[in-house]
Amino acid sequence: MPEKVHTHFGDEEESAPKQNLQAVPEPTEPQDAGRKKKRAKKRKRDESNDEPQPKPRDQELPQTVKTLSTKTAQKEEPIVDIQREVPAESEVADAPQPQLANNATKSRPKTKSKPLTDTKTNFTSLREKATKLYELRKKLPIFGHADEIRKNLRDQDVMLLVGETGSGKSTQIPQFLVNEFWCRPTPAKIPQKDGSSKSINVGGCIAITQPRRVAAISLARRVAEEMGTPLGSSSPASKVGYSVRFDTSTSPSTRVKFLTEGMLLQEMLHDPWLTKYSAVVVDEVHERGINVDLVTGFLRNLVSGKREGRGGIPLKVVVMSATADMESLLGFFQEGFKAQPQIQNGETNGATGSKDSVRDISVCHIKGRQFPVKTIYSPEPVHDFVDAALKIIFQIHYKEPMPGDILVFLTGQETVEALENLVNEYAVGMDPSLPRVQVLPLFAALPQAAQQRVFAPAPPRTRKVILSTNIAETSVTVAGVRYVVDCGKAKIKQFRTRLGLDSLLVKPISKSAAIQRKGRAGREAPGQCYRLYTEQDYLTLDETNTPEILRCDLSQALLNMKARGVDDIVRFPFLTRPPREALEKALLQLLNIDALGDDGSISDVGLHIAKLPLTPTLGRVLLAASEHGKECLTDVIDIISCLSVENIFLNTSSEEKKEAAEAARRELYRREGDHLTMLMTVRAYAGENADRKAWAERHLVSHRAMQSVMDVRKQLRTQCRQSKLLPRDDRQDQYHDPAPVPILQSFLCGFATNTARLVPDGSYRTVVGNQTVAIHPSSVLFGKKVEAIMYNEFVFTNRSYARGVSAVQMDWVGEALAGQ
DNA sequence: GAGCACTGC
Repeated sequence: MPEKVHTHFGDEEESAPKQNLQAVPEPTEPQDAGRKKKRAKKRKRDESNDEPQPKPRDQELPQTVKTLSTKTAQKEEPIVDIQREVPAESEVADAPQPQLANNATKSRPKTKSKPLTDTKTNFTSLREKATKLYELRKKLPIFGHADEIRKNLRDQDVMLLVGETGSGKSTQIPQFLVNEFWCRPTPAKIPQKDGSSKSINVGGCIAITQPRRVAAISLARRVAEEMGTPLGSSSPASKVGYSVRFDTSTSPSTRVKFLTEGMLLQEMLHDPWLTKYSAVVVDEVHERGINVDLVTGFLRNLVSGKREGRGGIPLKVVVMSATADMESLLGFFQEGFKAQPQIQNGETNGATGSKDSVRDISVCHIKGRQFPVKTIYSPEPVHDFVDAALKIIFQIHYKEPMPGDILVFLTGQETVEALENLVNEYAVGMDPSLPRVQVLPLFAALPQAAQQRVFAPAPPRTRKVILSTNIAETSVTVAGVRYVVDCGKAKIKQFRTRLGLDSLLVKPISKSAAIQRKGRAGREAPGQCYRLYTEQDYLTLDETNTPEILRCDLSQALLNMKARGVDDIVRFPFLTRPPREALEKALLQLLNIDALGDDGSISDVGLHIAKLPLTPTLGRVLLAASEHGKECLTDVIDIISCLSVENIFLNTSSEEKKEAAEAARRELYRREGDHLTMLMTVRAYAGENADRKAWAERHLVSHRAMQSVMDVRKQLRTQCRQSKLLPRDDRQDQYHDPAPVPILQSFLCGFATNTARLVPDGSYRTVVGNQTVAIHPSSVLFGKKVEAIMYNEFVFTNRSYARGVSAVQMDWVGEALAGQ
């Protein structure tokens, strides 16, 4: 065996499995060399970031190994696997859950969740099921805290809750609270603008927000079962429902409602005081998506103000997180209370308790249920984490007993596929007396069927090796994993305000992400986590992930705030305040598209755009298209639907397939560029009535993405009909020839600053800023030279790329820029 | 010559 496989990360007390490792065959030289060169070239990009790279290590590492004391992983939670099933926190090994498996449905509206029983809801069997589940609920770590939690919220309006993995918080908290006296609908008089007052019922329902759709739906399903009630719209008596985009399932009697953060924000646009709710539970705050920052900001204003829009009736707020970083949240809400004058007696209609304690905030820690996971660091910095992972994978496989699958965290599709090939090559010559390995790639762009393979049990005497991107960190849980290999890096998207450019770069992960990854090894049994970096490196990692609000374009968030009546953005209570420059840039962008008036207040155009489920620029394009008539608008809706969805065009590694698909796709290509090509694709897909899936496969188009496109298209058309931009009569599409000029000019209304012109040296330079930009290879205009281009996205990966590109005329660009 | 992960009346 060549020296390079000697790397050993094992425990001191265990002898190095050298002999075994030496049995691992090295692939033949030429192949290996060629492949390595290619890979090295490819990976160079990943590593050529602003981050300092660890020095190349020597060929052989010392066999000393540092082993961190076995700490349990602290983080994480809802954890729903791709099969869209049960949240892991409620899973109990011996739980009988026959129905859950059968009821696994996708979150698409077409496959709406079936009633839990036959057409006639069988309440007796629901109750019996719930009674059984109650025995399991009693064993959850949070169950003993029920009284404490109830008492906290009787006395106080805000509670912060740290719940480790498997504590049961997401499913149990709503059930603890739903029968509290303050959770009943309460009559209240709401003062109106004209001085009169209106009597309504305030409260009665609990909202629980989730960052992801699948989590919202599967938690709702689980809680409905535990409460012995039908789910959502399946029965008017249903007490538990959910609401996510394209799929809302509630009933008139819904008391517990799981929804995505985005959905709650949308509800707040129509009902800023959340009058339907007695409590809002914000779950998974540690993930810190931008929506959760907006939600907490709005909620802080709501709980610390005078609640005039709720007739003085308090709103209870529970903020739940898996990390212990509760101090900043505590400070955040306390600051809100401090800034407000003390509430006088009598103004708090429902709440009892002393005046002073009403404003206190309780903090509650719940232990999780996790097995210990041993951390094993690399003794020296790792230069090539793909090679290092390869060695560790086989070291584990040779040394550790079955069962116990291996989950490897990598940065992206490229590294996943590179390692997949390597492991397969090495596995070919493995000692036949050893268990086999089954390599399973996992990344978001992988077709659904291939993703599902990860969840299938391995064949007998086979160890699964799952090579995954970040998708397995939060969104997907794979059962059976006892070994985690963590490369310590992830691709992170960062919006650079000054350049108006999104960068997708490989960066070191945070400590909390490292803990999260490690925790994946301890869900079913004690596990091990091999970190492909030194303990020293670990200690220098940031504590937490950079909140999205510091990494993204803020225009949509600001428009939402303006639409909610937040006039002074600077005084908005941000959990993390974005830099002034980023706020100004977003305001400027909103001004440019006429969403704001010169005084910074929201315009009619802005109000309209804010209600669309689109970025402000795409919303502006839609409005612009409506001025060119109905045909232009429907065409632009088709294109916008594609742009607001993941990439609809697939790629394949197989050359023959590629050529066949290229040929099939050719009929869709339009020389005007990607926008018109998308239009032709949507038309062809929508016009395919026989077998859309087969059509998609033939054209190497993502069926999954196209289903989302059709969902968005339907939603946008409905909204346009409601706002009278489209006529009500819903005639079947009479396809006209598309008119590229008005379509592209509509796009320029939103994207005038996303334009570049051809310069004499044959490259493109941005019209604003004069930066070099290349047409992305995925574009139909790749390699083409046109007078000027307009693009949907400006992304930096290994260089600056324009994506979603169409040819435009310079004088159109001039007009569009002048119009701003 | 290239595709981290989420999400929206």
